[in-house]
Amino acid sequence: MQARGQRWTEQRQLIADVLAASDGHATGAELVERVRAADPSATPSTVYRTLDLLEELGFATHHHGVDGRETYHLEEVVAHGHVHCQGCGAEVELNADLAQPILAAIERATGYAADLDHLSLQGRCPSCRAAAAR
Amino acid sequence: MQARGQRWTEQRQLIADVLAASDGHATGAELVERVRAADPSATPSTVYRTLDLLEELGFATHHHGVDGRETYHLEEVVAHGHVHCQGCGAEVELNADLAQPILAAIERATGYAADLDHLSLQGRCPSCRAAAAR
DNA sequence: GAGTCTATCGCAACGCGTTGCAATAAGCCA
DNA sequence: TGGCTTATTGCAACGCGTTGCGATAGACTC
Repeated sequence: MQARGQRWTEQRQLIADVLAASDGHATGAELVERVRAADPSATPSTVYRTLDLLEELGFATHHHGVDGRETYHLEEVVAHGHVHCQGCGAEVELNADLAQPILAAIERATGYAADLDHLSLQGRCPSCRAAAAR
Repeated sequence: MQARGQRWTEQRQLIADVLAASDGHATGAELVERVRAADPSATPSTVYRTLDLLEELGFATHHHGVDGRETYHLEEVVAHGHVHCQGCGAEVELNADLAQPILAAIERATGYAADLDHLSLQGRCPSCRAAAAR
């Protein structure tokens, strides 16, 4: 598997385990903290480099949240986007079915095949819209 | 205008001027650099705080680019989104006309009224898609 | 103009993420 | 097992952006 020059080390195993254990989403800082809890000798640079590697190998993905911070998750998790409410901070996930018409609209408008994993929208949720209308 | 507690200072004028002069987009760091070129006594914290204020007052907006860095622009610029190609790095803008069907699809799928200014998509442009298909 | 209130500024420190470089250790071959 | 190559690690420093705090200075009242 890593017979393409890469080496599999204990630290990488640990980082992959931590990522697997934090099902759903985790920010880079959270992952660093958890990895360091399990192995205090690990450093942030190692964690981030390993996350990049995992992403390169297709085992993980990351996207940027509303505040620009990074969020990582395992690739096994179904690809999905996020919609964040600027009013109340609520965040809903967008699965492939829901997102499909959106992606289709993007392709019609731009010709681009948008990446669902990097789809991170902001707007106002229905209840905040109703509150604003009043 | 700022008779609501706020004060209008030379520095703020300068920062607004710099933002106006950098028509289109500018990252936070770029703006800081330009402001400091005009007034070396200005500090990053002041620049960022002023940008926040300008945004609060509705004169500017910012969104997070592909790499999580911030990009600011004047509100006068027509609201628009961005689509970034993960293959070649090309970036196209999405004006209100093009984006309208996308926003409509988002609303149908989620009930959210998405904010065009914060619409930052990633995907593959037509030519990269064609290259990948080969 | 003097005095008071408080918004703004500069400074210093922090947090997250990235990068360069030297030291370490994994994998490979004999 | 011993020796070699080089991927990986730890460390230190940096860049961008944010925050807290004391000092400054704008605006308002008298």
